[in-house]
Amino acid sequence: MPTLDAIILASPWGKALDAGELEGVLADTAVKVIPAGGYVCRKGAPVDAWIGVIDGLAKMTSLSSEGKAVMPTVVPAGGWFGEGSLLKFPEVRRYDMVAIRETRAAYMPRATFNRLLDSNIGFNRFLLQQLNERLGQFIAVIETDRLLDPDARVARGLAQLFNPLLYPGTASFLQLSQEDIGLLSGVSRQRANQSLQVLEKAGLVKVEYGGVKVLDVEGLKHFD
DNA sequence: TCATTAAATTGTT
DNA sequence: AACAATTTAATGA
Repeated sequence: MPTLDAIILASPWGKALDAGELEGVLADTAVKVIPAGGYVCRKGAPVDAWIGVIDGLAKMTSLSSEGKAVMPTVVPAGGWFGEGSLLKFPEVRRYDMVAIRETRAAYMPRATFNRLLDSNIGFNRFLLQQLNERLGQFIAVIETDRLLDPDARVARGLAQLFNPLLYPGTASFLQLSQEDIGLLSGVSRQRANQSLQVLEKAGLVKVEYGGVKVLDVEGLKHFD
C-alpha cells in the first residue's frame, strides 16, 4: 500500500522538492481515509487544500438537480486535483468528489501550496503542465463526444487514466465497475459492457469481475 | 472449513 | 429499464 511520501516522491513535482521542502510538505499534509461511497470533498465547501489520491479511486460527480455540464473525471492513485479552485481564491468547490472504493486522500493546506508556488520552479512547471493536460483532455472530450462511436469513447476513457504526468504509476488493473466505466466514458452501462467485450476481442483489455486489466494503452488511445 | 445468504456486478433482452 | 446469472463478502454452524 503506497504511503504519502512514496506518492510524492514518485510525482513529477515531488522530485523537484529539496529535503527541507519535502519535510515541510509531509508535516503539513493531512491524510484521511474515506470509505467507499464517502466524500473526498463536497460541492460548496470552501477550498482550503490541494487534494491528492494516495490509494484508491475517486470520481467527480455532479448532482443531476444542478444540471450543469461536468467533465466526468476519475482520479486514480497518484492524481492531484483542485489547483484551479485554489488559484482562484476565494472560491468554493464546484463538484463533489466521491470515493469509488475505500480511498486514502491527502490534503495539502493552502498555505503549503502557496509556499511551493512562491519558491519552487519545478512545482510551478508541474502545475502549468497539469493545467495544460486538463485543457487538452477537455477539448478531447468535446471532440470525441460527437465524433467517436461508443467503443472508441470507452477506449479513450480508459486510456486517459494512464496519463503519466497526471497519474504516475497507474496500475494496469483498474478496479472500476462497468457502471463506473460508463460514467467515465459518457456511455450507458449496457453500452460500456458491449464496448469492453469488443476491446477484449481486440486484445486491448481483459475484462474481469469488478474491473478491467489494460493490456495495451497505446492501442486504446488510437482505437477506432 | 463449509454452507447459506445478501449484496454487488455482469451479461442479455 | 428490467431481468437472470455470476461473483464476492459476510455470517454462522
